[in-house]
Amino acid sequence: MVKDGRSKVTKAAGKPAITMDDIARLANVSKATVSRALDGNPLVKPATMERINAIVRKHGYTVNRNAQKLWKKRTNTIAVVMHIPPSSGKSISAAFLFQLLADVAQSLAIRHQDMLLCPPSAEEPEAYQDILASKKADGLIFLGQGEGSKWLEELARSQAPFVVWGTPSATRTYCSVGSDNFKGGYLVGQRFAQLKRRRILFVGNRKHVELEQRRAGMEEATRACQPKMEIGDLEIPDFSYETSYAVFKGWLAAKNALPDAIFAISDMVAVGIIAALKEAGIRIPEDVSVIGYNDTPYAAHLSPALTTIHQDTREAGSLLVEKLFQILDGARPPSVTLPTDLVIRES
Amino acid sequence: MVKDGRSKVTKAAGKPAITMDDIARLANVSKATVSRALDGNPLVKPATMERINAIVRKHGYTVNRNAQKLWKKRTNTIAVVMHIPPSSGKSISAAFLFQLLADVAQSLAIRHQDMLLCPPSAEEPEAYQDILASKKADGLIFLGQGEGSKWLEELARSQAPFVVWGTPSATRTYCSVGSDNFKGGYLVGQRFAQLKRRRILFVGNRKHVELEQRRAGMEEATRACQPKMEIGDLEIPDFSYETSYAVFKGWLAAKNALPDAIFAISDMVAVGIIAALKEAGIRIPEDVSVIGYNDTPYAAHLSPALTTIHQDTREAGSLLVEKLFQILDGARPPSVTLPTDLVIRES
DNA sequence: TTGAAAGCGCTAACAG
DNA sequence: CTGTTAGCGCTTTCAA
Repeated sequence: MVKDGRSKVTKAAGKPAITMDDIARLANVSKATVSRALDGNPLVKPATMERINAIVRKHGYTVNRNAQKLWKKRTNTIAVVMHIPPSSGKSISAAFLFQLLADVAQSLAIRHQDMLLCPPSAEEPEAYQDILASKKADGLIFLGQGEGSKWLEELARSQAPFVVWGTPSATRTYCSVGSDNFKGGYLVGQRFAQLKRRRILFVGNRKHVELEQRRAGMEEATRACQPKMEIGDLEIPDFSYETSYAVFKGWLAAKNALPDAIFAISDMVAVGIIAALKEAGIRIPEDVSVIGYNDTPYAAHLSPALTTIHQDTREAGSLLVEKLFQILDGARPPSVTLPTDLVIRES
Repeated sequence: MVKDGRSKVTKAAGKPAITMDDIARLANVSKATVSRALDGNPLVKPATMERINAIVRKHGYTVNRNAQKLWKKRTNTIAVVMHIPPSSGKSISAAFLFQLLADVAQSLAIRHQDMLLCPPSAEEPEAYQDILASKKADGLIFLGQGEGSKWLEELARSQAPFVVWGTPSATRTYCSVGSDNFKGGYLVGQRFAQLKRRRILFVGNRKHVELEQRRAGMEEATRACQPKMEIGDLEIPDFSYETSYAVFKGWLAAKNALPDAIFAISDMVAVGIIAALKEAGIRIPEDVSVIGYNDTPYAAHLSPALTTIHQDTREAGSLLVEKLFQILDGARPPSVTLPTDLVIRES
């Protein structure tokens, strides 16, 4: 049985918790003075301050943040909205997103901000407006939202302070920090041209804006370098190893024209494809080159070591946080696009 | 320049935010009635309730959680303490921990609990007591704390409601949920015995309790099955690919007795070792079998596919949350040890 | 340099 | 069924 934490919870019992009033009484001063002392307010006489601090330490007292937040109307908390895929039978690697989360966490910690990690709600702005309206957090950071765009625009119109991880575009009115998907794709196309490849297969899902951008970049590069290249598409419903492997294997069985270059939208997808390729006796990279995306920790250590596109999550995390605070300070910072790099390895 | 979010932030400006009083006025009832209505209190006349709800929806009103928490002394928030390794030059895979985090998040979401993700502080209980005392969260979940033990014991003594991911032991007074490291190691030892291996190398760090348990399990199994086996140890300072590779390579160069079985404390470590092994022309698994730990998403898709130990994070996450709520309800639930499984693949 | 007082927005007795 | 009232624990004018 699942119990709802909200049900029947009245004033929680617990020991009566020491308050600022108690400290004040013990120090023979008023609450106001204690408050000032804790704030490091220089108006407080050093001796008094010392006495108060001693008592505070002795009793392990800490201000009740809820009372503080209530009054200050500031929570010093940022909500990070991200879908953390729970265990499933499939091999999906959320390594990239987690890396981004880690780097965002790091930047928030530096600013002494608490981080509320929230799963995404339905694709409508209300849920997020509620997080702000209910004062759970001062601002929002969206990671990996597949870029619904429409509801984000609506959220932006409501003046909600937020930033999103995703490629900026001229039509977007909110601030986003993203890596250059077009360039990522371009580098891939260029590499394929260099390798004199002729028939490329793009494996992914063109409905995701970001992914379509990568494909566009690749197409552009091929057009520039090697106009004769053909580009085919293979759509996969999810980005797990299992699905990629199965779908690609099916495609291999059906189609005859084997590509000599494959651009997979994630490293795990690339690994699935490589497995199917190997199984069919096709050599990598002799017969077909494969390039992945994200530079997952394992990518370098697979065999063949995966050629892939790297994004700087460290910088991304730091910028996301920085921009959000600029917004909270009333500014309207521009979006940024971070560079992407091709990491050439064996595949 | 890093700005401290705490500095100089007085009452934040912002539009005056709609309060329950406003709703009450608009609905021509008292605040109390609005409060009851929002609570779904059946005492409220349906018509009144409907009217209130309409107004609430129209204005996108949500209760101020801080005011609510202040009064209820319950935050409906759980702090998850976990070290999220930020980007570094090294390939470390935090995949296992993230999976656990994901599954904990899932279980918390089901209970409508908010999740505060906190980096670990220094190894002392005060920081965590403060999280509770300041009413940022009702309870704590520790993930991957390397098991300092001493300060956790101290925290337990202070009656703090928390649970930890880690192997339970009779000497621990707090509640923990862990997987059976001893069994994990035992399965490895058994497997090596089955394969008629004679010289095992344990690569890891025996100072971590959990890792020592794995090693003990392995030793026990070998003693039972194959008393003549030798067990050697190789300590590595961190569990990155780079370090494992380098340290193992050095060891290989120095030592002469090549083991015929290696037990690595994580999949990434196993991968580093395998790379060094391959480089030295040693065949896997013919010359030496390698077994990893954690069953990372990529493990199945490496070549050779990694034989490893699997832990059920789904169940772990759910139990951690369940136990914590039992504790919050005043119970003293026993610790649990979850089974571990050997996933035999190619290595 | 300190204290008194007035709330921040909400909840829950207790009366009606 | 609904309103009145008294806070939850803290911050900050305003006065002293």
